[in-house]
Amino acid sequence: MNGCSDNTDPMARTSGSHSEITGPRLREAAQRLFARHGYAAVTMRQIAAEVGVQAGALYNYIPDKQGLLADLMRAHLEDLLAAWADEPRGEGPLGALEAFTRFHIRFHLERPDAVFIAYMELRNLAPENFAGIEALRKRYETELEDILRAGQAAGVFDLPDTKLATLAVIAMLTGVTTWYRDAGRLSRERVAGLYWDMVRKAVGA
Amino acid sequence: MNGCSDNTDPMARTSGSHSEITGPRLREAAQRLFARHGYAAVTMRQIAAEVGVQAGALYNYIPDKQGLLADLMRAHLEDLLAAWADEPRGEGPLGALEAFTRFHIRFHLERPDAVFIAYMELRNLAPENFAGIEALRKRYETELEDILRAGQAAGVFDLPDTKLATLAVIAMLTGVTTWYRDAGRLSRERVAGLYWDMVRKAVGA
DNA sequence: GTGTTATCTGAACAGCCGTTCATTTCAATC
DNA sequence: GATTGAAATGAACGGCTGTTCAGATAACAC
Repeated sequence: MNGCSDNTDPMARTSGSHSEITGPRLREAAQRLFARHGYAAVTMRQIAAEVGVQAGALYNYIPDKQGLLADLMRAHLEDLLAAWADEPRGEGPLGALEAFTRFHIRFHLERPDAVFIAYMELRNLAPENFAGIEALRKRYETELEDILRAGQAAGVFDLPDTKLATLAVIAMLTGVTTWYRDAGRLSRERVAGLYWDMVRKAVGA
Repeated sequence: MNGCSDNTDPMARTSGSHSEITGPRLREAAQRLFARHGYAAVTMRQIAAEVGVQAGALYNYIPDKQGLLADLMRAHLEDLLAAWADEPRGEGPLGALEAFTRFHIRFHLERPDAVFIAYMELRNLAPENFAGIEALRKRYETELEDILRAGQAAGVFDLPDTKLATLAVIAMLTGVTTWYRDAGRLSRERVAGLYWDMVRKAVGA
């Protein structure tokens, strides 16, 4: 993760003082600032100030600003896919859809900054980075589409257009990150329940 | 550099009474570029090049870059509210909801750039501009909320949480702009119909 | 102690940023 | 033809941009 070449000597990593802490802190600061102000509006010096180093030091951990953005987005989407792969499914398409709904809301509410970046900064990715990131996003989308298609085939759902339903449901669920606040009147569990109620009805189950 | 081959010619290539055309062209170019690359990533010189003038000339029409963004967003939201005010409603809450759904999709698909900006660049608004823009956005949101509340009161809808349903429906509908392409397999009418089908079911009607 | 090595500083680089303004251009009016 | 004035130019402004790099610093091994 630290961008160094092959780590041939496991003991060599203990030489510096802050190397193990600066890398993660850089990523955290960048994620927070990118989400808050947008990739293009954030300067390397702002990130460095947040980390507590000079701007030049950041380049011990990242190739460049663009690479930093791509890394953040890729890491987020890989986390997402891995977490969903580990998530227990319910029974049948209906159970799977409920699992997906509750998982999606929980996962996204836990990382609002990463979600924001992944959805808003696609246009700031260089073409060579965009392709890979977009493929990951598509893979996640397909997870839901497969559930809906299976439910449609099993006669559990009523969907005139499975593909459109996939996009509609994901947009609805992801929208939660734009308004949900921890201090609000609804708990995350309650929100997930309310969304599941709407999703279930929307797919005709 | 004006791009002309003859750089010894001191005379400007274009000039004269273009004032009535340059203003709108500036706004169109800015809208397209802001939507494509993001407000912070677009330079005044890029906009000027698109319009066909030098950067300095833009300031005959706008106070500054920030004012340009605020103007674009305010104009779009006022258009949105005015268009919805003129839109014929169907009968009762169900008819109103269908009218809103179809209107929202049609209106948003007709101006993808303006929509993109209005909902992605809120964070780039200076505080004094943000308040007014956010109020307009809220007013539109309330239009849907009122419909849902009326339908809930009339027993036509089944909504455990009207406020959340409002946000969920708007997110779902607005999401159409992220994937719809005119060259795709579905017409706008068909898409609106499919979304209406899901919305109707989601609200329990 | 010496030497090694990862880490960070601080200055520099070339270039772009939004914005201003004196000047130039030219259609419209007298 | 002369005058006017809106509209555009082109250069300039101070400041900020991402990135590089020689040199300082400090923790480790010996």
